[in-house]
Amino acid sequence: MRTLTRELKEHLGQPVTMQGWLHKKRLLGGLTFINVRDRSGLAQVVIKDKDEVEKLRGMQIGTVLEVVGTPVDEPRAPGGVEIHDSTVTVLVPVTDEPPIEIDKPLSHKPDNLDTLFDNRVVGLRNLQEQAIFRIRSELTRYIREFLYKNDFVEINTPKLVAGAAEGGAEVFKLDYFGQEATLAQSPQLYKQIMVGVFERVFEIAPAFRAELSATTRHVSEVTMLDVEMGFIDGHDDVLNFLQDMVYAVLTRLYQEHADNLKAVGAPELKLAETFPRYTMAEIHKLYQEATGKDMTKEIDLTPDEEKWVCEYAKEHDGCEAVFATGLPASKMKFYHMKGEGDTARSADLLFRGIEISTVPQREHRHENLVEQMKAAGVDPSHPGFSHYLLAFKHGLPPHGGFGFGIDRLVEKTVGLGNVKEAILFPRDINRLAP
RNA sequence: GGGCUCGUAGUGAAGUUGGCCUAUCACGCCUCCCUGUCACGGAGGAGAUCGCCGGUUCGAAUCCGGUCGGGCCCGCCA
Repeated sequence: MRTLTRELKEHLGQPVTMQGWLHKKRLLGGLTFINVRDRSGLAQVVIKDKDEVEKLRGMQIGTVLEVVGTPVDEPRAPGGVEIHDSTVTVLVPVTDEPPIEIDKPLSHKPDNLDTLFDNRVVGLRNLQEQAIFRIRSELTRYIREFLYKNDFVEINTPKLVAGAAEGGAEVFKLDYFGQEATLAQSPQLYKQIMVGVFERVFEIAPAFRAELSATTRHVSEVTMLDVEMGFIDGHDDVLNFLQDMVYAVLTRLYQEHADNLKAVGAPELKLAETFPRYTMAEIHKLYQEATGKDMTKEIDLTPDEEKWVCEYAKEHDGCEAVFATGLPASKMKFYHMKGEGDTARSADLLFRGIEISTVPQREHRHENLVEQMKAAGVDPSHPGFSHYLLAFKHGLPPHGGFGFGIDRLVEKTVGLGNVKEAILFPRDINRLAP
């Protein structure tokens, strides 16, 4: 029977069997301390017997061990418990030293990210790296739980799709049994189709972007949360829903994972229950007043404005999340619904300086949609779109939703400087392995 | 795609107005000492053709040209 490190306190005075990895050795002569790592954390093992210590000679961090010993109360030990009278068995000997440090925080300096990712397979065992991905796992769990509670159905849509897609980003092309296919850059069309089935659907899945972008916020394989909901009562319905989701998920994380957030040096959370909303025109104006730089001719927000408005909202509204509304109609996709005047019913959610979500209302009226497609130069009779239109012909209610970058959410929640650090094995223009 | 910038032991850094460099430090590794460590401590040791190729020079980690590989910003995009 295996006992986990977190269960040791329940077994004081009784011999237990532990299995895990050698995480740290400290030899003090007649007394040796080792840390054993398992899925629940670290345990300190004290070894006095010379023959037992000798078994660990030449064994590097990463060696897989079984330790039989007795947990005892020990205020001097980390966690207040340690293992005495230990017998060690090496299950998998490791004699090569790790290529990157496992027992100390790793450098996340931009210059060193290449080394970090080259040695990712081993480096992820580092406790600080683990904490990032523990947080990531919990964030996606909280999101799922929030969506299930609100009556959503989780779906899976194809990632191999026919040549024509929904436009926007560059796509990866590949050979599909002699036909040209692409990797899906978004489940956009499918999730709208599914509104006709379940009203409320979501998907957490990779999306592929072939942009030749080399920045701290772009990768070619991104994990997207896609949400779509039917029978909405206006665009604000969707904005409010996203706002409530983000608020619920982040406040829960800061409550339940203060320890992991501290381990990675995450910033304090400053969030209001109602996120401030500014139109892009207002942001251009405020930015110009504050910095003197005129961005009013820009259609979208510049990266610097995104950073600036988040700082502004944090000070002015006590909230690190802010909506930028009033996307100019010229940036509109054919499936977006027109808004007031020269705008689309679409907003961006910015958090800690970066866009993490785009929140449009969709055009649900078949005739209008066909017209907008034609205006955008998209052929409604193309097989990539005819199926999509069929769903509208057979009745889709007013609906809206959002695409939400999980990687960016994790990056900013943890306080990292590059979205790749929030991804186990990131893909970018010059990295395809590990 | 454009601009800027970086490349020194397994890891992180110093040295870069040419010569005190036979390349320095820390972590890690090896040997020895150490019974309360928890970034343990102490003594000693191994480990780098300074990304690669060529040039200038009496002399190049350092200057020049090329090349390869990174990074950051912009554009594009989410």
